[in-house]
Amino acid sequence: MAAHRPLNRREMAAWRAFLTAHARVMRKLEAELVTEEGLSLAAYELLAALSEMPDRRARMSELTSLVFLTPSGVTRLVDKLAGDGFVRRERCTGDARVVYTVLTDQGLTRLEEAYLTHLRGVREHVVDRLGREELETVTAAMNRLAEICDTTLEDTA
Amino acid sequence: MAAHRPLNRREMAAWRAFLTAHARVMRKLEAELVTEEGLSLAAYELLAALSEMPDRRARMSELTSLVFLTPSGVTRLVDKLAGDGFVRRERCTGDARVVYTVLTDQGLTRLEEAYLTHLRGVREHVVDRLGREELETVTAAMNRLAEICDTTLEDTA
DNA sequence: GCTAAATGCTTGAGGACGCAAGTACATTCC
DNA sequence: GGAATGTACTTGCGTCCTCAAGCATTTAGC
Repeated sequence: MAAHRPLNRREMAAWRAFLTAHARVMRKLEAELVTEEGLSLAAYELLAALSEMPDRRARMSELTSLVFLTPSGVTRLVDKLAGDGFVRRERCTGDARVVYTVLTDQGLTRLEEAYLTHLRGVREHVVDRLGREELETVTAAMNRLAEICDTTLEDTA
Repeated sequence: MAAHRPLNRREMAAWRAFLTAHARVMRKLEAELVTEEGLSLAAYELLAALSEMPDRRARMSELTSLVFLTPSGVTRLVDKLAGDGFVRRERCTGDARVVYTVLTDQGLTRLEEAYLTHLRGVREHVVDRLGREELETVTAAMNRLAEICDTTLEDTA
């Protein structure tokens, strides 16, 4: 299945559409969230991830897989959010290497304020633009891309 | 159509899948291109865009819409690529404000070398993972997202 | 034709992020 | 039980990118 065959028109269109859609949607959502709520998308995602964890807490390594950052990125983002009082670090009693990040009440409030803005953005720019069938197909396709890149990463890394 | 209704499971799955797929695919492609060819994805995209323009040249403002960067990002990327000799600036005789960026022979060679790596990556991690039907549906969906965010941008900006 | 506004690009300043190296702790294996 | 290895996070450094402001040039309005 000649892996070197150039992309045909259809394939090229799909690839470009994927890139363009992501770039535009993310820029828009980020801009809205920053101007209306003073929160970056990454910060929002991190707070949201914490809010759904038991005890509103998670280890750094857990956050790494939920937010789309490397470990060092998570460390710095948590630094920043801790400085804002939205999050607090706690050492793990069992294993002194691990650090828990806990969502503070202030952080939860902040998240709740930002939630509506973000929800509206995601609905308006993404979810509500897709029909039921499309939603299913896109989800299946995207999940396949994510899975495969995941396993391939292990090979290379 | 209550814009404030929380995302249901299906909608949330689609949104997360989109984010995850993009993050993983891009990281993988970028890593492959950088380690195997010493070229960032942005640099590749810019060279590729130029190679398809008449006379292998384009104005900065044209590049801005093709690559996914702001004007200042394009200026800096072109600076870098010009330093590497892959690209050359030329002033426009008609309008002294505009600057053309021209792909040099060296740049074309570099692009041709990187092409196979990039093509293989896009096939392996994206295009060849999707069936014909999926490809069509995804393209349609992504184009709709891109269009809409485009028009909405004008409203806000 | 001269000022005012618009256009096209660049620059300065600052922030975000990744990689690779570093630190601290835990576990494994003689 | 002590060295070697592994794990969890952090830090130093460099890169890239954006926003806002700045130039230079062109176009519009009068």
